[in-house]
Order: sequence, then structure tokens, then C-alpha cells
Amino acid sequence: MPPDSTGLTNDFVESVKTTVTVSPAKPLPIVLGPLSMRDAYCGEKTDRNLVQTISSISKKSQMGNLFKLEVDDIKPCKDETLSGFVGSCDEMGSGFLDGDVDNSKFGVRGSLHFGSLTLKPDNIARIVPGRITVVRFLPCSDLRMVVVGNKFGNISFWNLDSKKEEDGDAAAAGIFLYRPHSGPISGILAQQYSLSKIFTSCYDGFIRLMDVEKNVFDLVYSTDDAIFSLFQRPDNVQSLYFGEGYGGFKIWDVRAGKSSSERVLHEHRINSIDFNSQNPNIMATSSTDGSACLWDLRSMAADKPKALKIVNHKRAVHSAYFSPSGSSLATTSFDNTVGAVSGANFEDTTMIFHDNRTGRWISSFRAIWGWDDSNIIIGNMKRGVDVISPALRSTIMTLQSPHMSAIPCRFHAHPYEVGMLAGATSGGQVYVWTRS
DNA sequence: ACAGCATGCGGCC
DNA sequence: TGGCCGCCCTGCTG
Repeated sequence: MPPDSTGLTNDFVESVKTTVTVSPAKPLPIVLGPLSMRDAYCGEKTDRNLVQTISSISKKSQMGNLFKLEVDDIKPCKDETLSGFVGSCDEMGSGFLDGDVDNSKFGVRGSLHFGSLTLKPDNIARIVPGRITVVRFLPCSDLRMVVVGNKFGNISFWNLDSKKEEDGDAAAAGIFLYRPHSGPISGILAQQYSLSKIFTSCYDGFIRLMDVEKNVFDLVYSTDDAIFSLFQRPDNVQSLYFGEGYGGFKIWDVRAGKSSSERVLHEHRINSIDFNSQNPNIMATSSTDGSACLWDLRSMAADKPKALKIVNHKRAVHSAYFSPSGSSLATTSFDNTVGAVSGANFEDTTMIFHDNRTGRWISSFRAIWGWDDSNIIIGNMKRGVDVISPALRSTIMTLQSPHMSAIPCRFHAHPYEVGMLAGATSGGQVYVWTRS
């Protein structure tokens, strides 16, 4: 069996995609399930004790909807002092951490020699049929789990640490395929503190919340328009920010089950939404209208909201992502450039040539940042992965491998593991590079 | 406003 | 084994 095959035939797809119950339209229950924070992440090391302590305290010392966590018995990670975290929980003593947690400190950063990245045959798998539109790692440092969404509405999980089976048994190979949607998946949001809850959005107009343990996808939101992008602020997991229809933008309060803000930010579909890690009030959007914009969420007028900054391209813009430090922005456009925007007020824009014409059958390229501000990662039409230096304003190296049988077009850099990179293709394969 | 074009990949014969 | 068909979709041009 070739390394990129897991025996995922169409028959298999048909047999598995119906096994998941998808609940009918109803308001989202407030209950978020037990606090299953597998990884509290701080500094550069995961501390499992913190997880256990928070789980136990959260059930005992809740005060109304708030509980205070005393974490004296936890050894501080590196230079961080873990005390006085405030979280919110519901009547069942469960919920998400929020409030005083400074999420900008979460996630790992570091420089990396991309030449040390390798693509091992074991880290290649076809885990969905058809074109992958979204690929994400679960935000967890001791479980290597990839989640993808495709153009048919499938969501598929791949546990890279599962034993490789020769008989094509997908579940034994760590691959779990669902079909909660009926069109292209536009967003997958894994919850940092509750890995079993995953939001998915789709062109079909639905946002669902998957409960991994119960194998259900509850309806959170529905609309007649397509949902083209979905993200959430790192400091507020109760609200969903998404692009709806042609230029529409909504903020949805999950607990209240209602929209808290509706704006028209662009003249065409919003392809990406991102938040600045230094100041989560600053949001970046990219649009098919040819622009990427920076917004201040505290001052978005309901009637003609004014952008803090507009980055103009000559063609559709497919992504606008902040660098890990939050001081730069990378944009990707059909005009064959990757934009690198920097400066104290994002006033310096450099357009770096890059062939981004993916055509109709390949998902558009979206340049992502590596694990620090010095590298931008993007696929190329020659079945390679280009590493662009914004400082040098050019491609500084290209990852290539004979194991790559198709163009990798969507990527995710592992949030906690420097050097672990996932790429996804229009043929349903996922490639995972690791440091050799 | 709307018809048409171009693009890569997996599967099929 | 090679070539060609279907994909049912996006940005853009004529």
C-alpha cells in the first residue's frame, strides 16, 4: 500500500459519514460539558498538574458564575506565575477559562531552520475525499491530532500516533470521518481549554458545535447565506466572529444565542478573520473585493464602519494573518503577491512576488506565519512549500518531497510544537512535516 | 448582467 | 500502464 493511502474508498466514505448524529435545529444548550482542559499552556512547557487542579477546584469553589482558582500548589512554568486566574462556569461547574487569563502568552514561539523539516511517509494520509478547505492541529502538546474539513462538508480527525494498519482499517489508523455539513467547510475552531468541543462553519450556512465525546454536532447558528470564514478572539471563547454572505460580518454570542454585532465590512466575501495577539481588539479581514483591512472592534460604526488600515491588492485577497508577535501582517492575493505589512501602525507594506494562481480545483493559497515573525509559509504550484522571509522580501527556501503527490494549499503551524507543520491538498491528503 | 474560460487531481477504462 | 474524463466550482474577462 502506498504511503499516502489508508484504504479510504468511496464505499468507506459512504458507510462512515452517516454514523454521526447531527441534531436538528435548536438553541445551543448552555452546558459546555466538563472542563476537559487537557493542556494549560504557559511559557514553554505544559503542566498537567494545572489541569487537574483547575478541574477539581472548578467544581468546589464556584461563586455564582465565577470561580477563582487558587493555584498555589502548582509549580510556575518558567517565568510565569500562575495565580489568580478567573474563569467562568455554568451551574454544572463546568466551563471555559476566560477573564484574567492572558492568552497572548499562550502558544509557543521560536525560530526554526526550515531545512530541518522532513516529511516522513508515516506522516502522510488521505483522510477525506475531495478537496480540503481547512486543516488544523488540535491545540494540545501531548496529542498529535489533525482535523480537516473538505468541500463536501466532511470533518475528519487523524491521530498521528495511531499504529499504522496494513489492512486499510481507517479507525485503527486513527482516522475518524464525519459529515456534519453539506457544503465546503469554511472554519474549524478547536477550544484551547476544552478539546472535546469544536466549532465548524460551512458554506451551507450552519455553524455547529461538535461534542467529540458524544459524537454529535449541535446547531449553533444558521443563515440562508454562506458562511465564508470563522474565528474567535483568543481572550473570549464565548463569541464567534464570522463572515456571512457578501461582505457581511457577525459576532455571535454562543451563550446568549444571539448576535451582538452585525456589520458590512467588505464589498465581497470575507475570506479570513484574525486577531492581533498583542491587542485582541484589533482584527484583520481579507476579502475577494481586493482588500485586507484592520479594524478596531471597539470603534466599528454600525453604519459605514471605518477601517484603521486598508491594504489594497489588485485581485481577490484570500488571507490576512497577524504574525505571532502581532507586529506584522501577511496577506495573500490572486494578484500574485504576498503582502508583508509592518511598522508601529502597519504603515509599511511590501509586496513580495509569489505565484498564487491556484485555479478552480485547488483551494486558494493562504500564507501563514511560522513560529516567529521571520518566516511566512505558503504552498506553490510545483508541489512544494515556499518559505518567505519578509525581511529579505523573497522566498528563501522551498520544501519538496517525492512523497507529495499533489499541491499543498492549506497549512497550519502547530501552536505548541515548533517545526510541526500540516499541509493539505485538493485530493484529501494531509502532510505533516516534523523536525528531523 | 451573464456566458465562458482556465486550472490539477483522482479515478476509471 | 496511459490518457482522458469529470469535477460542479472561483475569479475574472469579454
